[in-house]
Amino acid sequence: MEIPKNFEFSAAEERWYAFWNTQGFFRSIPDDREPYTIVIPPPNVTGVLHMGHMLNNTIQDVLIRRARMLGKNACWVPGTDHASIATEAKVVALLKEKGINKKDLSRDEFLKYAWEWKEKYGGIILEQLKKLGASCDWERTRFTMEDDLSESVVDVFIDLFNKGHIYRGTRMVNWDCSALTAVSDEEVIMKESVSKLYYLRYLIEGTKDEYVTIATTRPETILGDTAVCVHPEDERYTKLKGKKVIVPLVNRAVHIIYDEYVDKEFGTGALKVTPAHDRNDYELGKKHKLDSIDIFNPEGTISPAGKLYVGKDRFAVRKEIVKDLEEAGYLVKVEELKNNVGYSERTNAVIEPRLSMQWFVSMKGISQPALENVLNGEVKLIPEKFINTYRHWMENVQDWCVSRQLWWGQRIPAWYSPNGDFVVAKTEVEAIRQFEIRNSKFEIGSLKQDEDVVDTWFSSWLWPISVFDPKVFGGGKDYKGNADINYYYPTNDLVTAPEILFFWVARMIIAGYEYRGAKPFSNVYLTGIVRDKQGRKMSKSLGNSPDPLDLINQYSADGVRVGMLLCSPAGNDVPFDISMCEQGRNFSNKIWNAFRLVKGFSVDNSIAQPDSSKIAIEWFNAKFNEQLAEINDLFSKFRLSEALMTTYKLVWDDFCAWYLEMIKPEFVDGKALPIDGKTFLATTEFFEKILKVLHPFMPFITEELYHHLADRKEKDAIIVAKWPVVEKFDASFIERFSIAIETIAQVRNVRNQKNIHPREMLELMVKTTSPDKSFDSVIKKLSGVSAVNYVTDKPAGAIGFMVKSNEYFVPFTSNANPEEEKARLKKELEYNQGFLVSVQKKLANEKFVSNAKPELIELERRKQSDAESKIKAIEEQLANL
RNA sequence: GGGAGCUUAGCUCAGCUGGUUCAGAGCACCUGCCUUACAAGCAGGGGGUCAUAGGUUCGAACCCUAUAGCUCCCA
Repeated sequence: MEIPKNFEFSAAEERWYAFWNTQGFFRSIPDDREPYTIVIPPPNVTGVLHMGHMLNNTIQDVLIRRARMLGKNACWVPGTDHASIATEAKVVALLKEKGINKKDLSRDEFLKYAWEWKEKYGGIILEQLKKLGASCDWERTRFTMEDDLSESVVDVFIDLFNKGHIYRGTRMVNWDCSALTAVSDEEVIMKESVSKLYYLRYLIEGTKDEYVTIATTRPETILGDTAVCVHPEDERYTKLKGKKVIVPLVNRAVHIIYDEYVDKEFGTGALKVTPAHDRNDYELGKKHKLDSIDIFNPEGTISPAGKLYVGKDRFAVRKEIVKDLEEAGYLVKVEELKNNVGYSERTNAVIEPRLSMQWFVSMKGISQPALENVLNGEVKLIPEKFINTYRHWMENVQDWCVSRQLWWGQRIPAWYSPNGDFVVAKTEVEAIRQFEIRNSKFEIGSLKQDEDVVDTWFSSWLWPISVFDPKVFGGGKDYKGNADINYYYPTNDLVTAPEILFFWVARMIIAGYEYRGAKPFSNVYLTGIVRDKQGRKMSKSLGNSPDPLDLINQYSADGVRVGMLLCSPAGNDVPFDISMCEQGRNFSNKIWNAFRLVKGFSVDNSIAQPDSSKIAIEWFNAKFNEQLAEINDLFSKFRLSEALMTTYKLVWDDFCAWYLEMIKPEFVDGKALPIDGKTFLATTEFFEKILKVLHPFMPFITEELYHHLADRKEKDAIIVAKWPVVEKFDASFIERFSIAIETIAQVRNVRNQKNIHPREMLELMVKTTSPDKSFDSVIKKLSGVSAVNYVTDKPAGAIGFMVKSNEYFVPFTSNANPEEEKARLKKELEYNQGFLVSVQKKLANEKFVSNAKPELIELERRKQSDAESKIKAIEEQLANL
């Protein structure tokens, strides 16, 4: 059978993925093995695969595949979340195209459309993950709005309310004027922008031309001003005590108040106070008992309370009011100012601080174990640098606004009586019962349920529990949980982006301790952000992201996986470059061709094993075990890119470039000689081991070659093969062999320098006090040397080099240049002399000899004697020239 | 404004408790090879005042201080 020159990956990827799936290799059910569990960070149900997902899920798949091979019961739970704001926005937009306005629909009608949309488009991303090779247990796929998951969310809301951790109140919240909902602090993205700072003068009441000048970036909010505030120690304003100023245009007289909050240096030191539309002003308003005038409608237009510009958009009004203020003579000057403006994470609308009645989770009361157990290492963050950030957030944790003015999501289980009293209950019947306890009687249908839904994160913070057993939350004290939760929880590793450390990770840890009394996972591996070459985050709106599926088509899933991982140490951003996928594909090709070589061997069991092959086998066996130990260690530290690089070098350099070259039978008369049976067997065994170590990184090609390498029984697949065990090996063999490697490199170097063709045989002479002939056969084979001769005197007219304290000579036939040779030797001599001096200095230093460790001094002594003999040898060579 | 972190080869990064396993890897680059596994390859090679300036030490990429630049988090 002719094996193609390149690996035809597309067909193979499809074939093997289907094979794994139908064989049930992804499936996990509890048994007596040790579990290894990952829950996927559920991607947004509206989402399509982007580079961030690729990185994230590649890492998860590497971890889960290796765990599976280590004999653990590996379970990777996939799923999606319902993404309230994003999905609702998408559905609203789609309806709009059809000419349907959300306002004209009932809640139920809208939800029907939303579910239709979800059934049609939701889950595309999970199909895309399969192309990457993700070995999720698809039978466990969950969605955060499934009935029982939704029920668990409601149970948790009720439970936290009953424990006093949830309250309803009027607060200044982040209002998204586009989605018409409150959003949490974490959903606001602060962006530095260049704004304008307007200086406006307010007439002092009772005067004709005395003014106080204030500075503001939001002139439109003067419509809601209810005070002007200055610092009590600001001499410029002390004389104004008790006075009032007139707010321009609206002509409202407001008090001048004094508070140390004001920064004397900023602007004019006088601050206008708009308690309804600024967080700090709100606090000032509370403290000084100021009126609060809400001048905005939910859409961000001016409300009737603003009196002027009613119905116009806030940004249009800003332009207009500046013009009007200027014409009326109130505008003093305009400066540019760099400040931070908050934008909605989902809609990118400028966030409007707005007073409104919302539901909050009081975080202080439930977050303590989550902080402690990260600080004490029970839950590890990788890399550790995130612990600081985490601690800072946890110690200053703000209450979590969990209500959203949307329909797509779990509806808040609060029931209101006609007079506005409320109870929190799962059903109206239950609510009526609760009202009864309070001596209020209501009929079915007379109570109104809260219109709002809870924040999506309020459902996804339960994810590591609810995917296994959603009944945990409402099951009561005696409910111990089902078999799944008791087996899989706590999960092992979570792989996610640092951006959602607070949104999600911290809250999952909180929920884990609150509802299971145990951590949700042991390790949190935080990946970086995938950026383009210019360092910009890859995003759809910038159009700077390659389509991941195109990449897979072009470079193979294995190639893309390798490309992504090679440059992504934990927590570091990934500056993505297509050339990395190319490197991955090339690696894949290398492995493929190594296989072609081995497959092409003709085996003859009757011939003797050459000495060079015997050495090669012993060496590679040692090398493999040494590197496998290293790879295991790197995995344990989550240093995946280094584990991959170590594997890469083991395969490419050690196996292909050295081992295969050593055992490759020679060609005679244009025909390859057969290989002996012993060497062939060892080689296929090595190959199989190598494929296993590669498998987590490159699942497809390794499965393909595993089956090419031998006839396999139905259930014998590399995906479930055993991860190789580190066997005892002779480390000193590797050390001794490195002399052979260096000798070969030096001979090749001579060849290169002297332009000697690879096929022209050379002679090698060695002058040494401690001859070791064990590697001569290898040296001969790999450097094109006909004979290695041991000599006592250096031959005339030869090029020399040194490896350790051995001297080597290659007699040259032509092209020799004694001057060049002399110069080279002189350079080497100088280097060694300098080196010797530094060592001698060290040893002459009394403080070094008395302070340094004995083995270190011993090492220095050895270096000294090595250098001395080297110098002697070079000097002799020079004299001979 | 407060806090955390980073700065090592052209690029991306390793470099542990200070001591030749200290200046490393991969890619890129240069030179020579179409050597019957692989040109998506083979062989060899050149690249760094370890951000800057001080200090501690017998000895500093590593510890300390200051400065500059970058990144992130919080307000």
